[in-house]
Amino acid sequence: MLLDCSEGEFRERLPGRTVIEVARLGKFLLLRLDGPEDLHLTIHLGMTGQVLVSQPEVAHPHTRFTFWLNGPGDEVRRLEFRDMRKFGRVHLTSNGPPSRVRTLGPDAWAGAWDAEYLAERMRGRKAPLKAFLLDQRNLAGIGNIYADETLWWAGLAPIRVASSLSPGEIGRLTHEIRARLDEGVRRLGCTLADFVDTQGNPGGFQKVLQAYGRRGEVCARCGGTLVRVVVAGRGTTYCPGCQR
DNA sequence: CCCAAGTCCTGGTTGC
DNA sequence: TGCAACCAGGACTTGG
Repeated sequence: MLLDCSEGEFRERLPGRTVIEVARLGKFLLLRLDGPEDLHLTIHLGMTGQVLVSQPEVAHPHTRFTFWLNGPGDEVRRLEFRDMRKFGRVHLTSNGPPSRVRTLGPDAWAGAWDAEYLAERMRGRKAPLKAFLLDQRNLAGIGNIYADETLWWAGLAPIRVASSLSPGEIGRLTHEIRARLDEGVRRLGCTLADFVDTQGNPGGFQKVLQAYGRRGEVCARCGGTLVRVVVAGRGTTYCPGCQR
């Protein structure tokens, strides 16, 4: 289901609204609208979603939603949501963002969290470290690619039990979570197949991947061979030689 | 047939 | 035994 309320409700409530705030928490894009109901338009790109502006008006087969925006003058801009695989979501809610946003932990990249916070969240957790990183209730914004990359750089095995990390290891993890996301942002995203920014440009993070998608290749740190396993139901690539 | 960047839901297990 | 917390795995979807 693309929308969390009827199309009629969108058509009825959106026209004439002004976007008064644009924010992001984890993988969610939050647009706050004016008016008394505290309306929020919330977008999640899923796996293959794209948000594009100023595109030509030709229909694209994967366009799921089109917003028409009035600029300051007579200019009209088009905000288009495309999603090949339909895992993306568009929510329109009153009284704040949808509940799924309220359960998110602090933003992994921009949030005010530290190693102490991670240690507290890890206490007693028997889930593998990889699952801990992907759980958006702990930190919001880490997906499969950044989880594998973070663990490679931190030298930690994805199958480690979350509660087994030493303070030193948690410190390394804390640093690498921020460092990898930072590099991803600096390189404007990771384009394996679909990702583009709002102007249609691909990112460059895929050029510096050390672990993700490199099964069978040589580990740049220890010369071992990267292996693929399934952890928490997700394909996971790591180096058994130097990720402990 | 296998694999893929996302989250949600269900049902089983564990431990207090 | 009761219950909650926790965790694994499936469902969803289309394409390479």
